[in-house]
Amino acid sequence: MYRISIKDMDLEQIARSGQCFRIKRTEDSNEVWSIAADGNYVEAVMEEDCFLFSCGEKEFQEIWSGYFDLQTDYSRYKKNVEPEDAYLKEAIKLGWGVRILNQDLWEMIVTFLISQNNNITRITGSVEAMCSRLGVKRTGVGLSVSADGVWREEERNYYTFPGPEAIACAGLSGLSGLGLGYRDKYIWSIAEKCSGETGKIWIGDLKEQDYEKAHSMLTEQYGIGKKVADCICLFGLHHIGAFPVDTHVKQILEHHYPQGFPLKKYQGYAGILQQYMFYYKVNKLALK
DNA sequence: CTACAGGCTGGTG
DNA sequence: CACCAGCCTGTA
Repeated sequence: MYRISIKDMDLEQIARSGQCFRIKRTEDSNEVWSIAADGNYVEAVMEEDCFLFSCGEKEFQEIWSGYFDLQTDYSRYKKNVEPEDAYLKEAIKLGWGVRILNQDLWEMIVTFLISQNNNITRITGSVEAMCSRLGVKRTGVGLSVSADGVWREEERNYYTFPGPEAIACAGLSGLSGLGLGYRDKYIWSIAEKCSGETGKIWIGDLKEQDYEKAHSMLTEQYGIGKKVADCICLFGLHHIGAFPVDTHVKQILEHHYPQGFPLKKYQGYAGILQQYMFYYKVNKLALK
């Protein structure tokens, strides 16, 4: 186990921010969060701004520190918000603990293909179903509390996110029943594209490109349009200048920024502000 | 019953 | 070019 103090981070807010569909509360304790990412698994509990992780310090530094984007100081972005921008200030006040995770690129491509014309509940269900059907079952370490109130490590089973080959081999028939709907053919198509040595090269190449080039490489793919490409750039490639405009953000821009959102002022990191706005719009009614 | 959910494709004017 | 019907499917 490893205990660490982290500023500007709240797991519930991140889980509700729509960027990640594999962070959820565990079944046995609503204090414990389970986090599956890129073949790894960890559990965590929050105690104020202190976090207890089920992994050791070494694994935390090697895997999870980067995953949670801990090298980035989010207070710097918050401070740069225009003082007269009431909407963004409110959004940050509610979603102060939202960060942009560094998630696996392949996982983000598939996840955001699923996300189109869809809702968070169904996306989560599809991702879970896909992992348990096509992923690899592994045993990780979780957290449980003993009778004397002390946290202990405990074995936990989880499923990895299926790689391109697993999905390509499954075929369209192997994807049915996952609630993907018409998106199944998009996912199968990109799985074929990313399989094997040439697929690995394409993915590797994508990671090397800047935002503009990566975006165009993505929109060339069947089923990936402008919005999904922006989400993949932001969440899978950490191009934080990407600014995905979905139906929610579109409404925010219409209602609160009739003169246009000041993208120029926030050039290079507008995606982070988009995340605060999205979180606020989707969660303000439920949480207030 | 309809409307809608973090859109995209393919066809039409 | 811009526009938009249709699409899988569960939930309100």
